[in-house]
Amino acid sequence: MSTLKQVAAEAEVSVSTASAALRGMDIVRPDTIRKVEAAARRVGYRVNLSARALRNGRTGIFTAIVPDLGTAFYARFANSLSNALLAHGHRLVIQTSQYDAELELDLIRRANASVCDGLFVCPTASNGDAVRQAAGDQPVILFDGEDSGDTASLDRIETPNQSGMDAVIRHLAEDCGRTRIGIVGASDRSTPAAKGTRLRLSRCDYALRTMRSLGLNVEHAPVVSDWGVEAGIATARRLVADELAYDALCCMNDELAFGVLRGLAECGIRVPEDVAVTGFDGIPGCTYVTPTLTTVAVDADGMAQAAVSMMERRVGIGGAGLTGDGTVAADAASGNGTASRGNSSRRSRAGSRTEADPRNTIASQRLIAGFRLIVRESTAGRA
Amino acid sequence: MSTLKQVAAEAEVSVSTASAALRGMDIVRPDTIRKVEAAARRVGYRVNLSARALRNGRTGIFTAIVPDLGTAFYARFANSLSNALLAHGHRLVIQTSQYDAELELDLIRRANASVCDGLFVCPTASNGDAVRQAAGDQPVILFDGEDSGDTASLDRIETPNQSGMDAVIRHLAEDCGRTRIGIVGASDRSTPAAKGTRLRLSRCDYALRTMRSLGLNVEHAPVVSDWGVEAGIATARRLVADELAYDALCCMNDELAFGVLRGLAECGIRVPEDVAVTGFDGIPGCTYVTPTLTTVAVDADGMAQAAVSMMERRVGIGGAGLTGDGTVAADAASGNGTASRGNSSRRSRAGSRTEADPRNTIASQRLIAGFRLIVRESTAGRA
DNA sequence: CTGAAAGCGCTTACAG
DNA sequence: CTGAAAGCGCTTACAG
Repeated sequence: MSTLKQVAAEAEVSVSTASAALRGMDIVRPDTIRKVEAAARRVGYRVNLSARALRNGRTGIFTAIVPDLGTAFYARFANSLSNALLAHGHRLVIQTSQYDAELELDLIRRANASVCDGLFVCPTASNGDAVRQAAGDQPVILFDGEDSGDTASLDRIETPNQSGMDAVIRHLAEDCGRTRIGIVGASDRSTPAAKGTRLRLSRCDYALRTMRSLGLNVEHAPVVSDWGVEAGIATARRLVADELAYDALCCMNDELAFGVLRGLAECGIRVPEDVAVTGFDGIPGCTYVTPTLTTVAVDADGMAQAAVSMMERRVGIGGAGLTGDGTVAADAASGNGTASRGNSSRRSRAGSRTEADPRNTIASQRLIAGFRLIVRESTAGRA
Repeated sequence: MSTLKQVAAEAEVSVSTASAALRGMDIVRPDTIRKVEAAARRVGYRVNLSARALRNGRTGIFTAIVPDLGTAFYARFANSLSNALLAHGHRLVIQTSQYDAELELDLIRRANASVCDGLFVCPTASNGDAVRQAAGDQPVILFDGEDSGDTASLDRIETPNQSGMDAVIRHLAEDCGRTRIGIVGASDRSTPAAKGTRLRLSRCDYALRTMRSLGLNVEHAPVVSDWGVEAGIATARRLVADELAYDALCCMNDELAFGVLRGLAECGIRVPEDVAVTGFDGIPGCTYVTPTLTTVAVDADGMAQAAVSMMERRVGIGGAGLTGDGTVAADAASGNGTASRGNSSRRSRAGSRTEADPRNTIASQRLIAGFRLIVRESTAGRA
């Protein structure tokens, strides 16, 4: 790899000029910029990000921590986030916590010490405070994080649990005329660290709330061990053995619903004739299970883009310092001017975090993602 | 974040000693090590990887380029790779090429200039040469890459296409007594850059080879547009419209098979009574589609672990230089001693890649992953 | 066994 | 508008 020094020599300018020119700073004369760019191309120059990071305190690399990539929702979300960041000239390191709260906090702590400008965290069992503390001075965007006291400087994005559940329940009650709706996804408190515990409670609560507001009978929701396919299968079998007191089963996520569909099919129960089934998330499988699954399709791309905006606001980048590696980076440079100015004035030197850091003084934002209720065979029957 | 200098001051030793102590080098007296470690803990020290990378030329960060994380096989593989690297004290940046050959090469080139010690690439349409060239001096492990001329210093890992297809075809023919087997997954050459083109050709060829060896009639395989669910649905409909000349449909991957199952169900064709269906990969959906899918379950974890071994061999790390950030790193230190020695002697200074770099002189390796044929309802019927 | 010094490649005040 | 110099935090010969 060639260095900036070589580019400068090739272009017959100083290293400082070469540096400024490649980053397109407007104090450099246009023809000097062209000269330097040509030289960079000739010697095949690529900026060394380690050096830049050491100087800058910035790397353009962010870290996402998701419980698992084997779960379709998280895989798709990580995909969206990765692409959204890439479009802004940044990169994403994806790591998995395997639903282990300790591992999760450890990953966050390590990211903090590592080459990373900020964190995107889908917490499994840790609350906002614990995440905030582990993250140290790194900005964090939290997804579906449990609410807690001191959350200044913790931005949040949530899946539309309340409005989504409301839409599904209304669909089952009003469009499909179901009256005995079972909520599949509750868990007793004895398995607090199991997959999806947090979400589980929240989504179930919202579903029950809408049912009550519609005057529906709220029976005990079937308890499940986790939100996976196996748990869904087991639940369906158990319900059938109990003479299936429901005419609709509203599942807290798609995988659980897949399992329920499987389990019901094995018992010879017809969907949706005997019982309607719904999911939540909108993962690809919904279109090819039999019957196809009515679900709340969460706008993962929108979530990802919002997350990137929040992060850029907090990191305070217009992109200027992070691009300029010879390739065009129009996108990244189009950030807001204020943030960009704030950037350079904020700290004169890497590591000097003595002055108040706006990362922690900006008010925190909160956003709820959009969704679409997609009606398919599992509630509407075959076309 | 505190620096090594502060640790040294706290421990009342020099910076060099602190550095050596934290990496557990055996030239440091044991009690000095303890003293430094205690100091590091007190000031909450974490090594700055940018600085280390600048000095070392190593970051402990690797990059994986997969076509897509929305595809279950790649998501699972990325997951496995990420975990396998983590267990060795490294980290993985996952990026997606979206089946775009240009983007793919661009990502590889960028990774080369960035904070990255090596690349894991699942190529979409680029051949080994193009990947090798884009990667520059970075080590690359290629997955299911097309064979090409100059592949020195390109290690490869392949899914067990030949033995896997052989096992499926034999299962259909010998265990299930099927004689009219259709291979779903061929494509005409007119869509060369479409999803999975490369694999498609190879797997189909192997399937047909086994069929011929068994004396089966090899008819024209149904051409599909890609390897997705939609293509599978369309194929099934087309075949049924053509009076379904097959008693088995051997699909080149699971998603295609899911689509075929869907399409057949919509047409009222029974699986496996009228026609047996098989997939390839072993993604989670196989267990919950109806009927459950017989498939070749590729050992993704094994692939990932082998990939990490190959990479470590090529990068020449025993882990010593990359760990020692205060946390215990037993795993990482247990690499092979030879590589570890080669490491320090290889280059005295970062960036001085003048001497012959073993990265490019080590003979390339090739490995074929393991698999298990898992028989389910789609060929065996319900239990 | 320990310490002082050089230098990885870059960016940014600071002088011209 | 351009250049010389300092320094980000670390590791590694090299002297003691």
